[in-house]
Amino acid sequence: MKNMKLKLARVEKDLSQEDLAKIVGVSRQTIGLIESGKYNPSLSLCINICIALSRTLNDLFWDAEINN
Amino acid sequence: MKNMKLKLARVEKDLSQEDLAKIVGVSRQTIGLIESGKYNPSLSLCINICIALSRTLNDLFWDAEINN
DNA sequence: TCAAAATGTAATATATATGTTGCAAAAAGT
DNA sequence: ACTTTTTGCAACATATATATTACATTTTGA
Repeated sequence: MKNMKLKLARVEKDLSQEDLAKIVGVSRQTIGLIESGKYNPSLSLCINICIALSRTLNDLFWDAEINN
Repeated sequence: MKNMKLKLARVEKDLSQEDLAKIVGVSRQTIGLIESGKYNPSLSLCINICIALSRTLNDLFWDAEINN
């Protein structure tokens, strides 16, 4: 399933996928695939994305409705 | 760095590494390596561990002091 | 409209998470 | 002390996250 929270947080910061990719040190494709829900990213990448977007893991990668 | 929060949450539930591994569907070694900080687990595995231990991603895998 | 930027997608290559097996060491229970 | 359970660790195999390159499509701005 797509990660809309990530996409929204990125757009709120006015960053393109490529901008965010450079900040966190991965390729643009990796960001795109995470947003479209086709990748299962590593924890450290999730954390780096959260820091770049000033969010927490729960904000971007935890779905309370699904998980509880 | 070791993940003490994970280890404590597991012990609080009275689960061995092997117990938790079976619940989340990975090997015992994988759980041990995550607890000892030698692995960078996938997001989906982190989520499965959280569900098994009744915690959230922030509870077990987010360090506010380091990340903020 | 047109051009530029942003995003989607695909093929191939590489790094690393994870599995499997086995054995040693440590911890816990009796 | 002894046994059992738990944990650590190592070597090798496999699956998959991620990189790279390239091109197509969509979106945005002038």
